Amino acid sequence: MAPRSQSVTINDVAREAGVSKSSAARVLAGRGSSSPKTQKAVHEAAKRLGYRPNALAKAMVSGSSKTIAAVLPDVANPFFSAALRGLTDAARSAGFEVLVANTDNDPDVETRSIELLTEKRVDGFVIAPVFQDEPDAISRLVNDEIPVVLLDRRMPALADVPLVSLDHVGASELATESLIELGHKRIAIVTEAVYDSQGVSGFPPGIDTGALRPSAQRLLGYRNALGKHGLPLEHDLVVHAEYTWRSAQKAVRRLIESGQDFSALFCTDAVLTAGAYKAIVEAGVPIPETFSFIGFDDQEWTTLVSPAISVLDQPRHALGATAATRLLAQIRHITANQQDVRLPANLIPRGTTAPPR
Amino acid sequence: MAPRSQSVTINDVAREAGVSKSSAARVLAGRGSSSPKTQKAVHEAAKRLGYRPNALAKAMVSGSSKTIAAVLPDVANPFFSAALRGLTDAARSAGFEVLVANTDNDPDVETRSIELLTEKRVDGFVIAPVFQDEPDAISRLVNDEIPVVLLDRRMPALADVPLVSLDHVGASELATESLIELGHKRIAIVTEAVYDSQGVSGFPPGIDTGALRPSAQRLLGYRNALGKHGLPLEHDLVVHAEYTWRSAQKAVRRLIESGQDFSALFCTDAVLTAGAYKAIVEAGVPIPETFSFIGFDDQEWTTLVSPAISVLDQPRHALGATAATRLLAQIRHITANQQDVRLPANLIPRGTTAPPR
DNA sequence: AGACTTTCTGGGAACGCTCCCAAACCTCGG
DNA sequence: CCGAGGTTTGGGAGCGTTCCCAGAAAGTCT
Repeated sequence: MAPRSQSVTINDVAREAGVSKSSAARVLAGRGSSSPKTQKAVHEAAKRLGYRPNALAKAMVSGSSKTIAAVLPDVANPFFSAALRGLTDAARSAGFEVLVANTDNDPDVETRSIELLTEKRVDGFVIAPVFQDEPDAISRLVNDEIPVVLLDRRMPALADVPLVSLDHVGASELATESLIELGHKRIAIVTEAVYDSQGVSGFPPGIDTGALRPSAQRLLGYRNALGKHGLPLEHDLVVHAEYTWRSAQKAVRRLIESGQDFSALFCTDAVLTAGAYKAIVEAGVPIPETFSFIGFDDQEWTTLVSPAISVLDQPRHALGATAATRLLAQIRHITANQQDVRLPANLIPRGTTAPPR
Repeated sequence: MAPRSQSVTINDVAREAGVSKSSAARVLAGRGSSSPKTQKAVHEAAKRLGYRPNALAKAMVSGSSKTIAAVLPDVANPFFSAALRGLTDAARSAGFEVLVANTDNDPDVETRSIELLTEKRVDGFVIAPVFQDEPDAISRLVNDEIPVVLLDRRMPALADVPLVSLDHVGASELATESLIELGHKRIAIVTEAVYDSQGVSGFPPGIDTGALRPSAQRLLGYRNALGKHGLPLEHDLVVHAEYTWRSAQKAVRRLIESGQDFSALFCTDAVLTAGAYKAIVEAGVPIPETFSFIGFDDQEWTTLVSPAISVLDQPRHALGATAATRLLAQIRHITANQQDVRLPANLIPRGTTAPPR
């Protein structure tokens, strides 16, 4: 009824109800004690005036803005948009709002975003950090005791910041083993990880895998699975590609044309999967007849093509939701266990996997 | 150097610089006048203390939070995630942050989100509204003179709220005409629009197309194009589907099996395109030999399959960016022309369109 | 009925900032 | 060397809340 234009404050409500500001505040906040009469008067006044509390003022005194920040490389990327969705869902159900920022994997943008968001006094951050040696902005956050949860990746310098990510190693093992169990012995892998410099066989036993880039972890899982089954890791079957569609396409085309002997191909990332698939289609080799194929991420198109592609599905929504949940626990000072969380991938066998011929 | 933990305020800076709060505020804000000496002292003190302004307090007195809200059905949907990206890009470059909310096309969730965000005192809203007869929450916003820009869709009750959307009618015309120019005369269309109730031929000449649902507008464009070229609109070629993958798949399967005579198929939405494509693949009919095919939205997978699919590309990023730009203009009181903006679609001919045989 | 609890109420400070305004300080020309 | 006119400065109110605390009102028990 009352389309009061400019903001009506708690003072207006108090006046209208004929009580003091404090009393009005008390009943509106449902805290402290107040007589039934006062409560009624205040509630009615509030409704009559169309009172809407000012969250800014509230945040100002309470010190909590009921807002969390999501700092991601790119919300238009399906992985991050799904994670963001999970994040907002979890945040929302806890009464929090989320502020997003894209970094495009640019350290400066990341730093600037974090600063800006800090000024907005967000209660915490979920960050899928840009890879860099010295993530100062993030360290500063931790230093200032602002809750932070890392999503998907972490670098060595941030060893003690909790991480929520896919169990990259396990995921890769899962896919590789499923292929091995089908009888495959020569399994090729498409990876972004720089194979030469890190040397696949060069992962020391006790290494903190959490600090490796996801791509390296996935490569590691592949190696583990092979090793576990006594299969050799053939360097020629480790296909390196840049993190683009085209690069993967080219690399896989080369692999196919090289006449290498392999009976299965596993892609360690969604982007690489797309490129690899395109190369396969172009080459006109029938799959799974020629070789089996496992893609990464349950992208919509993988079920559209024929045969539908077998994939390793990443629980993207859950990753975001879990990150948010963890962050919220930290915010509530429930000195939550700062343990990392690694969610398992789910293998979805479809039409592109079969025993070798 | 100084990792001062809890917030250092402008008072701390003033004290450290040996000046008054007002002076410090003046130089920090770069407003008013101050002697070079004071400026130097204040800046140094600020740096030494690691001063970070409190945006909340600032917003509180200035009345502007430098934040805009994006209320979208689902950020995990590629269309909206791309639009959100455009939105944040535009906002960011104007010094604004964006708060996101998902509605899942639920009116109650939308209402609640808008209320919550209003309490947070966002400076404006970009909303892709849930379809409903009485979008009260949005009307209230407009009433309270909070800037709002609608994205992608609008309903009759919001006639005077500026809209940024695709030129749905023109897009559809473009696709249909391109098919006609190739020589096609019997063009089928897959649409979510309820054909019977609105009666394709039942769009009155002077109708406010902006208030129609996008699907209806796209259907209208199809009709227009046919009419313009003297082609009849055959009811049997208007294939209705629910807004799901499977529904479209079923509908197109039925169309193909029906033996209907048609030489081209146009899908009016990304989801429908996926379902239709799946039906085509399943049926094993070769395209464009059997019939030409135009999909909606330049989804990644449309270039992955073979032949690559010809599509009508929607400038999703630009839609979001334009919406944000418009909103910001409105926020700055540059009583911007409240005109709607309709961006054109771009036809990308690929391998699935050819002259009929 | 008086003393003592318990419940309820309103005043006022505080959160960190901006902005108004009057006081203090300069700089000059006469 | 004084005052006009300009620049620089600091005090203080105010933004809309919350919260502490002292005092008023109401209830309880000998």
